[in-house]
Amino acid sequence: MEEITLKTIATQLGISISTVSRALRNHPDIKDSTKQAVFELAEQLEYEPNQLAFQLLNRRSNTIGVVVPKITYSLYAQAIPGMVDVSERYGYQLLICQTDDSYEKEVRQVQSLLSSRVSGIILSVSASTTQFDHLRKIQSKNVPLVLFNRDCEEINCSKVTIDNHKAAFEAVTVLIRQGRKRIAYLGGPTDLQISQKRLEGYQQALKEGGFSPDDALINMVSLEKEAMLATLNAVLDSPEKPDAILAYSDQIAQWALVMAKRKGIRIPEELAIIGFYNEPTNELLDPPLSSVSQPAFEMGVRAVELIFSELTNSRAAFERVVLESKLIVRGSI
Amino acid sequence: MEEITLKTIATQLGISISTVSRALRNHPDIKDSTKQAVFELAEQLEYEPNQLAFQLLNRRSNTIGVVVPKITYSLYAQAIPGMVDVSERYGYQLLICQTDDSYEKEVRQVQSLLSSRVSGIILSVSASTTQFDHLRKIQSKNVPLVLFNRDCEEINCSKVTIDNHKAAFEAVTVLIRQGRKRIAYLGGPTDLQISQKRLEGYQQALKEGGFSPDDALINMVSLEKEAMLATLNAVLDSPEKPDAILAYSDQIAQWALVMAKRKGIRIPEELAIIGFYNEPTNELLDPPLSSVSQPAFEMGVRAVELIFSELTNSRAAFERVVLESKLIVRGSI
DNA sequence: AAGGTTTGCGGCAAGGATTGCAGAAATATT
DNA sequence: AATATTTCTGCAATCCTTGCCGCAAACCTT
Repeated sequence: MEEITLKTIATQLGISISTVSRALRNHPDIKDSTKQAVFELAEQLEYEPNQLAFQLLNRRSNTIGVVVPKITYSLYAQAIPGMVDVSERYGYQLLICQTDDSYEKEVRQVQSLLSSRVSGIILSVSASTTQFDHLRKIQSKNVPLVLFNRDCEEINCSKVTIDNHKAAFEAVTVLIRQGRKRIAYLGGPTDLQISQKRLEGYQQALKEGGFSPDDALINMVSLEKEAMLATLNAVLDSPEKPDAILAYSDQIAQWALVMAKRKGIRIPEELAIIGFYNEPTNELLDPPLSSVSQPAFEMGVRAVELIFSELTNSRAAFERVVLESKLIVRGSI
Repeated sequence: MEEITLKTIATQLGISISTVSRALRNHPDIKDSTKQAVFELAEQLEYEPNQLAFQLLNRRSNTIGVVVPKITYSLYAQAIPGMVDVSERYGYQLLICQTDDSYEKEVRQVQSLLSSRVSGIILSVSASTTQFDHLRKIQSKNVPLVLFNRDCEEINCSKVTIDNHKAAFEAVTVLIRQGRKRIAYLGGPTDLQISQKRLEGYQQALKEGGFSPDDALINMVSLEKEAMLATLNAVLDSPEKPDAILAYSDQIAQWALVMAKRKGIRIPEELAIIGFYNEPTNELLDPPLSSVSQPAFEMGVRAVELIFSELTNSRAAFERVVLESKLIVRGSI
């Protein structure tokens, strides 16, 4: 049992490889009767063109590399299908890598994708990435790079994000209008620039609302469950506990809601909670969790489209796509 | 700006391509000073070996194709990270495709993966797949195939599943012991063999419990939200509504729980609910949803391992890995 | 000093598909 | 019949890397 190639067909039909190749691609130079014979034998032998050879010849792989912290995070779990949809329409495939929020893994993954000669790379930086040479390397090799969701200002490239500052600002503004007095921010990993952006939006809203800054209301929360629960416990048990929470993610917000309930805190009367990412499961909570919704699927779609626009027009200017986020108001506020 | 290859380095150093290749792979035949020079220039030029050429030479791509209905389904969202973990350890990458539960897409994806000369294929059949020639084609090309979760009995290959019959049997047995009298099964798409297996387990448990068959208690539910809600409505509004539900998936069970609550049905007093797949969000519900837990991450791990065992020992017998499922009892029963 | 061994490197082929160019065969033209 | 034109097909190069064979120079042995 060996590989079926053009050669196999050519030998069996007593014609040359090039004739077989042209016959299969329906080249006008080839006689109909020859084409017929080639088609039939190819069908019968279950010939599949060797993409590797083709890709080597074309110097590209018709593949887009996707690097995300964890594909289980709902934003990525939703965005990737969007990417799959579009790229499939263009005849491209996705090579998906996970960094587990580790900088070293991210570097390795990028290297491996470059080695595989992917046509483009879509990336969401890991929470521990503070150096960006690996991203510059992508660009120096003229491989289109699109950053999405987790932006990084040091790199100049096309991006797909929401306006995190504005989103947090608006969410907090709603809480202020409700008359909330002690509004807390539960931020994600410190190195994540988007968590910082949200923090700034939060702070600006408080400032414009006439609040004086209070660092006790700002907590950075680990994304690991145990550490997260510990922080939440501390916040919810503190003597001066907040009457509203804006969380970096629904992951955090959901647990905040559940734990608050277990502690007998009434929601939303005593505590309002808003998260980010609008996970579909938010509606299943009691009360349902309010959240800043990101168009995750569309972000995936747009990211791939940006790759293709760079691919087709290599001199295209970098594009910053800022999609609309939206506060979804549910029972938790 | 052109591709940096061995040739680039060779020309610049005035040595041959093969010498450069061997220097980079640290071959003992090459002088240290030469290696030094090659390493430095490679570093400086940011040389990345061309995987495509290597793969063509080796006639395989160090890539495993994964075909799932939707990566957003939590089982897959959890299993894929398991696959990523193991395959990465072996230096393999994943090519992930989605079928959206369409047979045609499944066939196309398989074809494309074969064309890309993937080293193996891990697949969960789509809900509308009733023909299996595309799977046989994989095997006839000696590409390791592993079916996981959604099995299909027509194909003889390595598999990773749980014992769906037993899992359903045990879940229903628990409901019977609780004294439930009208236990319903909300099944998935009819063509899904694992849904049928669960149905059989359900039926056997009822039979052994002395119940007479009642088709009114068996409903096949679409996986699309609208259609699903309609069916759930009908079931919950019916005059002889069930006092217990075993659902094909948590997706269905979660909505059953939420809708029952909205209708004022008390859970678990008036209605017990058990789902499948133990989605992490089950614990956030009120009451938390009981579910048959599948070791999704491990299923992914095992599936990849099976691929590798076939890859290393091509005469290895097909292995059926049946992992332990477990009923997670929570407030919903 | 002559022969043998080691060291270091280059050349060639292979892996599969595409393609421009050239050439052969068949047909048409004068 | 000789030339021109069309129609079809094959050769060889290319993409990049690796493995095998071989060759030259330098070293060591007797």
